[in-house]
Amino acid sequence: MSDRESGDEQQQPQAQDQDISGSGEQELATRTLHIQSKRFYLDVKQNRRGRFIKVAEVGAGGKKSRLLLAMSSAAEFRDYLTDFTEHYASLGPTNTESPPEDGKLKSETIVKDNRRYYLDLKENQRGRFLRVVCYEQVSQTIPRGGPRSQIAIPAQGMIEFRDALTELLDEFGTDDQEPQNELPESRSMRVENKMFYFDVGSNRRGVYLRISEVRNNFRTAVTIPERSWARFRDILSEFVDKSSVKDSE
DNA sequence: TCGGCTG
Repeated sequence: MSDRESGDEQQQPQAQDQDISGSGEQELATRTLHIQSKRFYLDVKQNRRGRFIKVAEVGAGGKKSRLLLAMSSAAEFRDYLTDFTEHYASLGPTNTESPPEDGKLKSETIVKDNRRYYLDLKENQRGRFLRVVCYEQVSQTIPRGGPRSQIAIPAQGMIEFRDALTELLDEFGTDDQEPQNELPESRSMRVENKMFYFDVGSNRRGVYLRISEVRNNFRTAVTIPERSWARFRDILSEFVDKSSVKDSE
């Protein structure tokens, strides 16, 4: 989705005020790490749902994976990285004789809203690494099985990773910065034998207005992105101006 | 050098 290949070297000076993607998402800062054969991009981003850090991992073969962390979760993660680093330093050479069952050397969990993060310091033939898995709980009724995303940080790079995270957290804070402006209350009105409902909602793509028409148990709806509301109003008032019908409800 | 078996 985002092509990074060309944008690496040129620093955008005022990325704060830009909304390049048009999705209401701003990129506040970015860090690039080279750890063994991998690259990690740590981006501080902000959208209507708050501020967060996107971690993108690019493997040697171009394989990509990503992980989203709210600022508060990123801070927890950073603190755990210190623990994992200390534990890793206390470990002897890679244990080939009596490998730990499951290969897990140390585990921690972070829970935030509908996301669960499992941090495992693991070990395999390739060496030691920190695996970070995020499960997103999509539905209240389905306990597991939501989307899963994961990254794997070579153990040697945990300190570098923690330091980059610390820089970003120092600069942008550990608050999730939920947008303070509340969504408008729902409204409804009856016109002749129809009911119209106006519901404002938001999802990852932004804020929208859903207008539902209900009549005889049939419901139809349109969903209008917030950024087009003014244009809808303008068109509607054009029609109102040209109409001779007066309807003050 | 490259890669990570899953709640």
